[in-house]
Amino acid sequence: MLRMSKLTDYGTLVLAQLAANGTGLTTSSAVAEATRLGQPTVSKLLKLLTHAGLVVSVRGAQGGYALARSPDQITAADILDALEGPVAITACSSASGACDLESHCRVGAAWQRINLSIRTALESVTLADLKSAEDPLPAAVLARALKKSA
Amino acid sequence: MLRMSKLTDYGTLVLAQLAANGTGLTTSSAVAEATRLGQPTVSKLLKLLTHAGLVVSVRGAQGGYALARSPDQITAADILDALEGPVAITACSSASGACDLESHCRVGAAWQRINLSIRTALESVTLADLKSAEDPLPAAVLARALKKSA
DNA sequence: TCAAAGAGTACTAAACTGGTCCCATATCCC
DNA sequence: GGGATATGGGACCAGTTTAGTACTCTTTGA
Repeated sequence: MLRMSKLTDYGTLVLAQLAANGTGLTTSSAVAEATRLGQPTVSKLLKLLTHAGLVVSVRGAQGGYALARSPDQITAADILDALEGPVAITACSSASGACDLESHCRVGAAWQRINLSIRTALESVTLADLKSAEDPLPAAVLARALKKSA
Repeated sequence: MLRMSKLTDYGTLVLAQLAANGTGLTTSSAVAEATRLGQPTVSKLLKLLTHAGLVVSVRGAQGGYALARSPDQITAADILDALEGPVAITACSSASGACDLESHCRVGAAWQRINLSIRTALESVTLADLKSAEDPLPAAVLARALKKSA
């Protein structure tokens, strides 16, 4: 299905949630509440995203997470790279020699073209696009998130 | 990594092999020889491709497989569809309701856009492009394949 | 000094993938 | 008509990957 992993999908939701909270810090629990994802899962995702530099973290009490850049500077490609590694639809499109059939493989170059097209598509969509694609976070969800974090 | 399965990759090789043999019938064993893939695996792939209508089969002695259409009428999207089902990078981009977070998910529409871009890219590349992307099967490989089958 | 919150690591259960095997069916050749 | 050659269609198994959880450590603010 040429699908990305569920974690990546979740990661997008998490980032969208951080974007919705603007520049303020958000705890992982608050994100979990708002997104309906498991707290440990959200925590794991936020760690990965922090590692990738998409998110900044503040440790200690009153700590939390926030986007490292503005939403329009975070592309879908960034998210994919952070959570799944470099985009590569075939084994041989990522690194030469990774494919043990390489000497018999005559289709590599065209896949590279497709890969490039996909990457371009992914880079053309930013987190700002993602979150503006639908209505902003419903007030009810926001309120619940705030209540929890208070 | 947004990767497609290895089977799909192999399937492309198999189709390229059939294309190389023109309109004549090719047995699954011959394809396995030429592509260096396991015979059962090739057999399985050919069955799937036949089911999808990309390949036609002739049963019985002197039977075999051949492309159902000319290589320039078989797109990468066709191959993906045949071997992995409809392209859909996220669970919710394939079918509404498949995502149990749908009511909280605010990023669906943008993924659809990305999905469409990817599909367009896949449809723009045909099997003819794939196989012409590099040189035809090297003589050395062909010779080795023939030696094996002798 | 204590509590809140992130950092890091290890582990487990489930799902998927890749690969193989077996037997049924169809066709050609003798 | 019978044997050989091929595909058709399942079922099956092992390895890998993924998703999710748990636990402990470190940092920081009150």
